[in-house]
Amino acid sequence: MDAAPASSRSRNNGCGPATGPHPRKDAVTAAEATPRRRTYDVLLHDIEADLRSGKIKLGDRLPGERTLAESYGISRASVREAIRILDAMGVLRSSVGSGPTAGAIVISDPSAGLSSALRLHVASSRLPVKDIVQTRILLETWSAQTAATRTDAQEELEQASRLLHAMDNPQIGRDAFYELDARFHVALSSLAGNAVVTTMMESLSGSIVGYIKGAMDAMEAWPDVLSALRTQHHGIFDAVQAHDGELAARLLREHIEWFHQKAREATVGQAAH
Amino acid sequence: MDAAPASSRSRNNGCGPATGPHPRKDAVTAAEATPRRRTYDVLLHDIEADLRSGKIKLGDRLPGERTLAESYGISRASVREAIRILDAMGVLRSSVGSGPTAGAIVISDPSAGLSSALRLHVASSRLPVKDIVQTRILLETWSAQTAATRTDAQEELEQASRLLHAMDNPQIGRDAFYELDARFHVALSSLAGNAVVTTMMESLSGSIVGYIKGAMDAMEAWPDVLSALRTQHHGIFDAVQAHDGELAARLLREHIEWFHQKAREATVGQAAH
DNA sequence: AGGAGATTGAGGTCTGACCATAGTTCACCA
DNA sequence: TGGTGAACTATGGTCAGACCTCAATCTCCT
Repeated sequence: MDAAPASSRSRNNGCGPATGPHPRKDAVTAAEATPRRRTYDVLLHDIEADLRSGKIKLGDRLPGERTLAESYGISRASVREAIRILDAMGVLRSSVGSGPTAGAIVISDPSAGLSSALRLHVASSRLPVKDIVQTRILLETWSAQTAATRTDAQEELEQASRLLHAMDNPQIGRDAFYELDARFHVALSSLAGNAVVTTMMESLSGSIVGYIKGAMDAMEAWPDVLSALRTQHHGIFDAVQAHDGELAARLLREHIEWFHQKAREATVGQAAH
Repeated sequence: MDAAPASSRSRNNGCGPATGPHPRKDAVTAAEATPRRRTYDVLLHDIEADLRSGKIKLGDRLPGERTLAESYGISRASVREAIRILDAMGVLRSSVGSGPTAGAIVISDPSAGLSSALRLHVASSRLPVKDIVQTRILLETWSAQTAATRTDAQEELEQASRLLHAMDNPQIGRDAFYELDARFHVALSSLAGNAVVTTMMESLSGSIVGYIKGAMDAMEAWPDVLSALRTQHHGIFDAVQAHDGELAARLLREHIEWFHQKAREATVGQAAH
């Protein structure tokens, strides 16, 4: 940092000294021998603590990468790794340029990070699509039943209604329909007023978007499917609006199961071609 | 890479040429104007595709960072950012050293990544603890009911039983008890056989571990609480083992609600001190 | 044969540079 | 005076190359 001796590389920098002579054990959450703290961990930890304490909150800007690097005594590369992780988790977004909109800004978009994680684990066959669908049914039926008991979610209901009608557009393409469909389901689940459930719905939905679009493209009787989906959506919406939670949940379950049966058939059919 | 001209920095390297003259549009999944592809995106995308196609699977090793950098024509720093993200998502673990256990290895630990993400968003007040708890109740009661209908989960049941008895140890400390408690609940939810639900349970649990431990430490009547928790756990376990899903779900709900009520009181009490 | 030390391969970190982008400032001209 | 475009500046994005630490392996001496 400051006036270093003349010799070009003689100071024993590197990670060792930066974190002290390897601080084995963390004393807290230690459990079994902290395997190996990365340099950026301390920054990550600090940012999380600052979020928790409210010192930094949604919309705030982090100091610049160079500033952080200097104040933590670590390299900019390490700072970047921490920021990259927070970015991937949907905690912040970093943009180039200058002025108040540049830099790392706290955005808090949980479903972005969760979606990516789920999608990757679906890709690695760790999480079967079947289980994703089953979980979706669980969350959505619960949401519908909970939503039916509420009367103070008028705004969200109108949002769902708008999506419902947008899907009735006769000229709509498969992709556009799917986009609206996904948002409709998320809107429905948000009626229950549970942020975690809504986030998970978004994430589950996002994690299989590729699978669904592929299946839709492979469906041969698309017009029939489309029309059936529209009918089902209207039925579900009406049931929620009429505060009939049981009916809404049943229709929702049938709707999702029906569609995924079609998707499975289409995917298999495509594979057989 | 190869023999570069003598002049130290005259070649216009940097990101531009590496990815060509900015390849606007990806043609696939483009949707609306790809905002700005990071250099590592292509590697990330490739790895995901390889996971999906089965070209790389659990336990496999990725090529070395230097190798990847060269074969993708990007810098090692960019490769590292991609790997760092996958690491944070719980897709792989990278370790130093040499030999077959070193390097980036696919591990597929979904709950690690999801936990961190959830925890961060709880920290940023984007996801209220109340909603986490509510979601937990939803997932656990569903699991208990589903588990009660199964008869082929003997192994998981024994695992839960072992944890249950370990918690009966009279000398147990708060931290150790909590550790076992969290694993007991996860074990119970895994009885339902849905990997996504189990993963989410682990993640939800992990995301509030700090909160719970803090609350437990603040509880003044810990011995009483401990004994109540033990009784509740046994009741739940017995109900599941007796295939009484309704009872198990009800006890579970009461158990969780009761404990979080205590936790809330303890936290408030602590704040008032 | 067996163990201590050298070697090797791989990730971890640092430094310092240049590039691209987007506000901000300000000189210059109509 | 007022507008406008060019310079300036701040900030992230990327690269190249170096050195460190660690873990497995190989080598060679006892």
